Amino acid sequence: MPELPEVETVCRLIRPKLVGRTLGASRVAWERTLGDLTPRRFAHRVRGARARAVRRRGKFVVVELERDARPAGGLLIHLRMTGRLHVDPPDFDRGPYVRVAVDLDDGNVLHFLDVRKFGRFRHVAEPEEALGHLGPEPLSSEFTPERFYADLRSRRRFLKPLLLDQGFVAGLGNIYVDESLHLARLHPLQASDSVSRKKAHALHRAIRTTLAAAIEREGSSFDAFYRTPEGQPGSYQDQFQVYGRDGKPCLSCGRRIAKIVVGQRGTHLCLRCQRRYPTRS
DNA sequence: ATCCTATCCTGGCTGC
DNA sequence: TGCAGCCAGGATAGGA
Repeated sequence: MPELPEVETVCRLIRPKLVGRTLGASRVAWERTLGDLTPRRFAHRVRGARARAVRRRGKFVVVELERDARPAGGLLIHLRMTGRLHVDPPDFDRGPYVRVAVDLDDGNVLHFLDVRKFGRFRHVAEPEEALGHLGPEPLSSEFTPERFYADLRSRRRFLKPLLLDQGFVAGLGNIYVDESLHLARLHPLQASDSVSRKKAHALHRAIRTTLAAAIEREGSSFDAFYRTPEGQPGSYQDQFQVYGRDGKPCLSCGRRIAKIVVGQRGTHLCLRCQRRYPTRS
């Protein structure tokens, strides 16, 4: 499922094909993909607007639009689990899962695909406002070890559900939370307000290291779903330490990786490397 | 404040 | 082989 590294990869690859383009007619095969707007209102807002920037915020692809050099809102695209973006040549057949298609002034077509229909392709008048609920970007300079430590201590929640909360940190999902917790040697059920400064700093470092390494490998692909806009799979799945490795030996200590459920999410961890602490026996 | 559950969806898997 | 049933999973809403 696309998380920060996958969405970052998508942004990087579609940016050169989208920036500077003027949008034309659109076709909508699944209306709920648009959120609140009807296809008619969506088409009206988008047609004739020019893409001035493509960026990522959390797990959103943000396409900033303008008309006559004045801001014209933006596209907020969320891939959820199975969404994909492609810029295709004219008349290219992307198959049965195309939910939204938007013509570009160079003849190409922006396609949004989504097998499970959870993804969203919305136009909003005020992107900043619509993204205001998101927490800090984990790879930005505002995400400091000390701020992270203070934020952890200010809540009383299990680490895993807290890290999945987009209002706490933006962009982490099930895979990279499991990987980061393992790298930091922390248990997903550790209470956030019980984490020491040292451990908080280790987790901060683990999150950044994991995300940066995954971006370098263009994200993770382990099923038929995530592909880059070029159609290529990512390769970070080859680096997984715990995700999807239940029953296999921990690459650090050899113990079998366990799979438990935390907050209704499949959760992978090494019960030897990731102890809850303070440990009582 | 935090937790839990249901909802949205479909392809793919399991088990009979 | 065919088919029913279950599962994954991000975000959000509503209830406890």
